Amino acid sequence: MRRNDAGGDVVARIKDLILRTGLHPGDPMPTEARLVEELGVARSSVREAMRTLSSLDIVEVRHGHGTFVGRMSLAPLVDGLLFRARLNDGNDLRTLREVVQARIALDLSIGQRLVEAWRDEDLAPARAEVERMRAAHAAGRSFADADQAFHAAVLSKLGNELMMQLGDAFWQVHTSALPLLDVPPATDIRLTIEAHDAIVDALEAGDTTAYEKAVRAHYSPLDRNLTASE
Amino acid sequence: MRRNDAGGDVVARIKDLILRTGLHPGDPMPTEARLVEELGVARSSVREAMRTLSSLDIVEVRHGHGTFVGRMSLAPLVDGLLFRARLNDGNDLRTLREVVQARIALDLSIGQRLVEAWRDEDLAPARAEVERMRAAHAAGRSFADADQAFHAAVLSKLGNELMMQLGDAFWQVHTSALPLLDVPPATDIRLTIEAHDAIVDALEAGDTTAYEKAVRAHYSPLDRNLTASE
DNA sequence: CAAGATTTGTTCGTATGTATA
DNA sequence: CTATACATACGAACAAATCTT
Repeated sequence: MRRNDAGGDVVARIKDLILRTGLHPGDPMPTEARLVEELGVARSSVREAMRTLSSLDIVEVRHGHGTFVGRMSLAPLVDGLLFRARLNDGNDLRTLREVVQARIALDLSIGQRLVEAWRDEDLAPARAEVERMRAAHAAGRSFADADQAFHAAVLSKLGNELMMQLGDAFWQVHTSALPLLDVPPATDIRLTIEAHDAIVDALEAGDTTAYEKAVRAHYSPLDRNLTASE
Repeated sequence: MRRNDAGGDVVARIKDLILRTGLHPGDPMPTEARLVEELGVARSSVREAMRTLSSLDIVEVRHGHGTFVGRMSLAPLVDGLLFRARLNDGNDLRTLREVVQARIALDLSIGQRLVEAWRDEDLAPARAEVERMRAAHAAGRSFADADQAFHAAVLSKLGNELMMQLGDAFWQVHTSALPLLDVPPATDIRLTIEAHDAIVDALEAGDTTAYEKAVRAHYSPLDRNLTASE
């Protein structure tokens, strides 16, 4: 008797194959045809399994080229949270509020480590991103790119890949969900940009307390708006 | 001209359909046949799209019964992190270490709020889980269930669904990945159980400093082992 | 630039397993 | 037990993208 356990079996077997053959992110996977041979299942089943693995970013599929071991990013988390945020009907900003609170918690929780990690290190890259933000705002353009790069740069010194990806994931959900909802109008942008300056200043001075204060200032306008509409 | 954008299009259209028709978690989705009609694509395409949504826990499929709107849990995050941990070959405990550090950061970051949230609230449920841990350990059984329930109970008062799910997700990765790797032997279990008691004590006393100390004690044996093998 | 080979993407038809009434 | 509705699996054919010769 064949047991095709709801297809989840094929997913597990392909995962095992990746581990067993010692593949790393970026390496080419066997072709669909080869997997059909080796696993003894139909191509449709292999395709559905690959689809699952692809949506988890465990593999990356390139049409007409091939399939490769993925980077296992937190893209699925972003997808799920974004959809959750959109599912909250009308004025229910619960998911967005929770994501922002998570961002705050994350930034505050690493204050100590961050100050130590940046001691005697060059903060010029982070400072440069603040300048990019200022320039973009002055030119009337969006400064989302620079904002994202700034936070990534600050977190990079932690040496914790997961935390960095978490921070970026929350950033993505935050900035993507904000325009989709009936959210209060943006507050004074200059205050936001100055908050970024304050964060760099605090790290440069090695002052944990100042860092926490700057982080709270960075989020305070939005945080107030979100909790107010509770 | 037809646009079959790598099938990701179908996923987006099904997502939109959920939002447009105002479906909520648990509600039944249209059948595959109906989706084939409405979207004008083949059954296989619908199936692959549903497979993607299923692995993201946006829909839930029950064989022979139907598909329903899912609960959008963080299961995909757990899957991805677990695979990342298994992919680190040999003695590389990087992912596990990063997950544990994320747990610590999360627990520490909410100390203040947690103390306030538990003020004048009944901590008996959390205390009961500690007793279940103690009983299970005395009987030589695993106390994983009680441990998981304990941390969930503590976080529940936060009123932040996302943080609670994040904590649980990290817990799952932590406890599932630990046995898979060549990890140092378990330290004295009684100390771990006592750390849980100390957390409840701190919350009962409304003492943030004691809470942080208890959290560090809770993780310190493992944290030391993981960073030592760096 | 052109032709062909390789690989993934889409579709159809059919048969089978599973839960519900 | 039967009938119905539904999801699961398979295989074959053709379309589209990419790379190589």
